[in-house]
Amino acid sequence: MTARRPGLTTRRLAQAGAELADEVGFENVTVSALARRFEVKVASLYSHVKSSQDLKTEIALLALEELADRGAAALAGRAGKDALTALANVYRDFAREHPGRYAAAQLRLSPEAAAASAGGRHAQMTRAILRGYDLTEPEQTHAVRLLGSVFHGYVSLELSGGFSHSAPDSQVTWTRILDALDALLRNWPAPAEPDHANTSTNR
Amino acid sequence: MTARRPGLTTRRLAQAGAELADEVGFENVTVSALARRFEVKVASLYSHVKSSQDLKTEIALLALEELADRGAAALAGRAGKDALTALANVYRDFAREHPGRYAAAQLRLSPEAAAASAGGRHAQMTRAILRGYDLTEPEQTHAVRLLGSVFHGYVSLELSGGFSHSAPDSQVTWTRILDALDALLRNWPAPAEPDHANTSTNR
DNA sequence: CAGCCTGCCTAATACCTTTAGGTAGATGCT
DNA sequence: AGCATCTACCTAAAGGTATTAGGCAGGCTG
Repeated sequence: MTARRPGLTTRRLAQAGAELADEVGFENVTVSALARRFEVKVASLYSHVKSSQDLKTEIALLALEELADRGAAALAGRAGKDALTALANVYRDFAREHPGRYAAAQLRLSPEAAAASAGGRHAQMTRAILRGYDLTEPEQTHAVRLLGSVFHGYVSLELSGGFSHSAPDSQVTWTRILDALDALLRNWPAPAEPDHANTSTNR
Repeated sequence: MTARRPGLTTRRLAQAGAELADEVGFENVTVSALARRFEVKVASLYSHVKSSQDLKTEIALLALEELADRGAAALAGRAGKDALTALANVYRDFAREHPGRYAAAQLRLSPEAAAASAGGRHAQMTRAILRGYDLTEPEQTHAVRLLGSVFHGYVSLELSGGFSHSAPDSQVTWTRILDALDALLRNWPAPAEPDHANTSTNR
């Protein structure tokens, strides 16, 4: 009696999990909390996800895809600094609107999961931006990694409150950083000649 | 009988917690595991830490301090690109040697804890690097934030395996990124004239 | 319309967190 | 020394999450 079947599916759980993450933080997403949200007993979820870890992975994959979709949309029809700014803002805005999802997207994935994820699309999008600049292969990859680092690093620090209560507004810094990156990409330094023994990392 | 008192203290717990974090990952640091490590009952730890959260905060503060100490040591007697490279390597090496501690250092601290943390020293060190370049105030802060973002972003992505199995070696990219940052700082773009309505963030 | 299959449930185990209330050995006071 | 106290760890208990095993009912199939 009263047998209302909520119609759970893995995807539905991941979506609800993503919402939950935005509300209470990704680290507080729990199988139990999700079950409560669906008004269902905890054990029921285990037909759809293998484990708590699996649920988190599922949420991460969803977030990565959503983020990639937004990036693709923002990049359409843009090039050069315009494209750079657009993609950068996609990451920042996404993180601010959906902190839980953003945190999920940082989850360390297993190699298999990573391969199946939208991670590749992200790299491709960043690479696409560089078409507006004049970099060739080894350097292009370095630039892709630099952009990824700045986007992720800035957004991440901003989200942890790093820049919240200090002098220049975070928005201003963001704009200036994008200016600086644009300038840097237009004026990318030439690699040093094969000089061994360089910038060392101890150990 | 056999009443060997392990001599627990908050600091000792934080240190052991930091080691544990490096071994099993910061997210798996648990009051129980720590108690096992000291061969002591779980409840005993609660005389020294208020809660599991408190323990994590304690570990984070320790990690931040350790990292700041290393930074200060590396920066001594260096300037310009030399200083930039040295500090950058401190972060990267620390993260690679002590992933758990590094993760701990990213813990979102309460405003009070943050104020009491070594966070300020980190900002000061980055600012010190900029003495070797020619930037004045509003721009200097932007640059500090950019450097922070790159250091954290790169190290973080590298640690999550982002660059592990792709073409150019991560070390090479790191070197090139430091070259690029040095070039950028020596050639920092002038701010645009007061032109309202700029690089917008939706919403 | 009988049977099967799917989808959610009950039950049980195990671990982690946190609080309350001891207890024994070390410390200190006279 | 003798006694009180205090400290540092312990026992006990309650509550939450994760995970697995097995059950049952209602809708789909033939």
